[in-house]
Amino acid sequence: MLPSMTPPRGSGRRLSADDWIQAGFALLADGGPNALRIDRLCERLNVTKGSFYWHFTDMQGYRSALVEAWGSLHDQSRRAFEDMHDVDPRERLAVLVRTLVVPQHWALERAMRVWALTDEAVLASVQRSDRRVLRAVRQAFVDYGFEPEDAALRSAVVFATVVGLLHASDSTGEAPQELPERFLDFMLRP
Amino acid sequence: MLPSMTPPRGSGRRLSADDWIQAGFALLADGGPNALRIDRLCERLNVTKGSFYWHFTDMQGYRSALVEAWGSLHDQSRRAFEDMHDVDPRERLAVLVRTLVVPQHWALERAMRVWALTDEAVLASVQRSDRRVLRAVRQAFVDYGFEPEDAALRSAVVFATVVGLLHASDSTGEAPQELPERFLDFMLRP
DNA sequence: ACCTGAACACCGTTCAAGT
DNA sequence: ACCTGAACACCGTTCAAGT
Repeated sequence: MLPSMTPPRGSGRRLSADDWIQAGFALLADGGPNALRIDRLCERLNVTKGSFYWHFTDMQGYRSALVEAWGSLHDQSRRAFEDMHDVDPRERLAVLVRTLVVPQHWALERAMRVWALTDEAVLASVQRSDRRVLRAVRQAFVDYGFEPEDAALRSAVVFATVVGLLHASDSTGEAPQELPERFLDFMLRP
Repeated sequence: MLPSMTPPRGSGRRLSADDWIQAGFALLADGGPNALRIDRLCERLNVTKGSFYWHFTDMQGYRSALVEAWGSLHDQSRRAFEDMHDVDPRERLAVLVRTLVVPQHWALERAMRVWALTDEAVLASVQRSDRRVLRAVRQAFVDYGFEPEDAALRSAVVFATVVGLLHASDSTGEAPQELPERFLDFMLRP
């Protein structure tokens, strides 16, 4: 047998720093900030602790890397939305809401907000992301034809609703399929 | 030799729950909330961990007991001040300020305020104490002859100054002896 | 009633040694 | 370059056994 040409295989591959980051997101998502332990990361990645300390100097360094990676992720989706000014505003809003409401991300978002309660850097990152999303939502309302003040109000409601959903929903989260659309119809009423 | 009649001796005596509480205050004072560890308590009291678990069910229970004890301490001094309405208001203020400014208590007060940042129960206790002190200070100003609004302003300034001192001072704290008196003179100007 | 002593689980960190 | 394996320090918790 020849050595496989596909490098990124779950077992048997060497790890990159990003693999540790992704594992961290997973742990955060289903255990909250307190689940962020080196042991559990190693378990998930099938390596020993020594590996962790080759990629990161210590736990604090790893946490910083995680927070920065999360920030970059959100910057990415912000750019995606900013590249949509040509798209129909209603469709743009639908994409925004659908993105925010994906259950897959819920748990991580919630964990970051809990973490923000005790970590300044996390708080700053979350707030930065929130401001950007809010701005994009407001712009969509403006482009839809609402007056600036009206747009500000409606975007605030949409944003607060989504964040509220984040915390209210039990994690089992069978999200009603058509609810986003009905919600948007309501928010776009003249 | 006959067995000594004085029971409360530092070495060789059995411990009460209050001994653990006092040791906790000491640790808090010179190490902050993170210094509150069972090991260090045992070191201080010359016992092993098993002893701790005889007096308290677990760390959380101990913390609750500590917070409650701290609250009682402050309730005590509040009562002391409330029993002073017959005393000259200026003297009353002097006592208040002198009590709050005793370097011996500074470190503990600071630790409690840091702890309050991450513990609801601690926060509640600190705020409860603050309200009571503030009320006593205001009453003294009123009794001194100031109008209610003026008294409210002056008491707020006095209180804020003291709390500010708590955090600003380096812990070495060679507190200027006569400063409280001069401060009071200033605050009692018509 | 109060405490010792030993053990365990958990977690972060280090480091010589392997490939 | 990347990882193992073993060790260490720290900390909370349990419990049989002692006085």
